[in-house]
Amino acid sequence: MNKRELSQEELQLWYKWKGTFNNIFGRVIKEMSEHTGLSEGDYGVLDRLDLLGDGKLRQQELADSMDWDKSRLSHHLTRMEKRGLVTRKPLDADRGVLVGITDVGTSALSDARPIVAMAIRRHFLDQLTDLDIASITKLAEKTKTRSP
Amino acid sequence: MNKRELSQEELQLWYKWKGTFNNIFGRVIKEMSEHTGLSEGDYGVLDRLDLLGDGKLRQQELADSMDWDKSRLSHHLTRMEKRGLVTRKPLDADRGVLVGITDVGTSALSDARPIVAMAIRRHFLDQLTDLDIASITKLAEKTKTRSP
DNA sequence: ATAGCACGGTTGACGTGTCAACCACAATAC
DNA sequence: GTATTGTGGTTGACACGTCAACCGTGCTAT
Repeated sequence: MNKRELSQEELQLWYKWKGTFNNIFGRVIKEMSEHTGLSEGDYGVLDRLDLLGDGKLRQQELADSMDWDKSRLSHHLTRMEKRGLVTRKPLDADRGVLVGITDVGTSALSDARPIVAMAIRRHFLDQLTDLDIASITKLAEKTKTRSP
Repeated sequence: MNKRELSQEELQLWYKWKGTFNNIFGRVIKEMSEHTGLSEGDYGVLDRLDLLGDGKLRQQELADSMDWDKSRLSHHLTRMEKRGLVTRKPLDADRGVLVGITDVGTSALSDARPIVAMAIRRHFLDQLTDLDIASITKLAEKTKTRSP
């Protein structure tokens, strides 16, 4: 069998996997954004500010914790700042920037937490067997990003 | 246990699952786009034109087969047309549009096929055990989009 | 007839992502 | 001194996705 070609079954598996992810992930995100007006990125930012930094983090740490590059985060924070979810304050120590969560951000996050939790439970966790869980865990281990 | 909250393990599972998908999927797409200049969307369009329509399909059929809405496809075709990958021809029968693959598109597709196949094999299929395959298959069945 | 609707598509606005170029400043190299 | 490099971040351009509004045209109901 030619290694350069995929069988019908192999290709179908790839499409099924993509489709499943997009379905589940899309449902969770849609549920959150419809109920809270937050996007996935917004939630990630607010969540880390709250949990990791007790409300404030320097931009680079935030980017690292989200596995985002600095440009992506910079653009995203610009939009979030405009909506009053976060603030940016220059740190004259070393040209860094301290990102802080606002009251608006805090309250949006509180609203979002239970909704996200329930969405993940309904659309994802409730669909999984113990076998699926084992599979996901091992696959994640096997395909982790190699730290440079 | 409060159903509105997720345990650490549950949350970790969600993140692992997202991370695994993004890693594998990102690797496959990056490999294709670096070698051929095609995006995932480009490949999908060309692939379906070739396989389903022998080089031409009306826009709505194309959109349906990709599970894209008409707006998304319209925008994407505009970009692909500009690059000479496809053509659009009005069907005066019913205001439909016939999308056709060009020589440039055909040759780009031929280049991409083996690369995509090998990338899917290396980054995805080769990582799976029989157990993973069973899990993926069943989960796909369970979470399929409801048709209407 | 005409009002309403469905179909097939386009368009504009805007959020999101990526890439490469840039900027200011500090530390180090020569 | 003057390069070079590194750090921390911004910016602009452009691809991609989604949403809502719109445009012709034909079909149907009244």
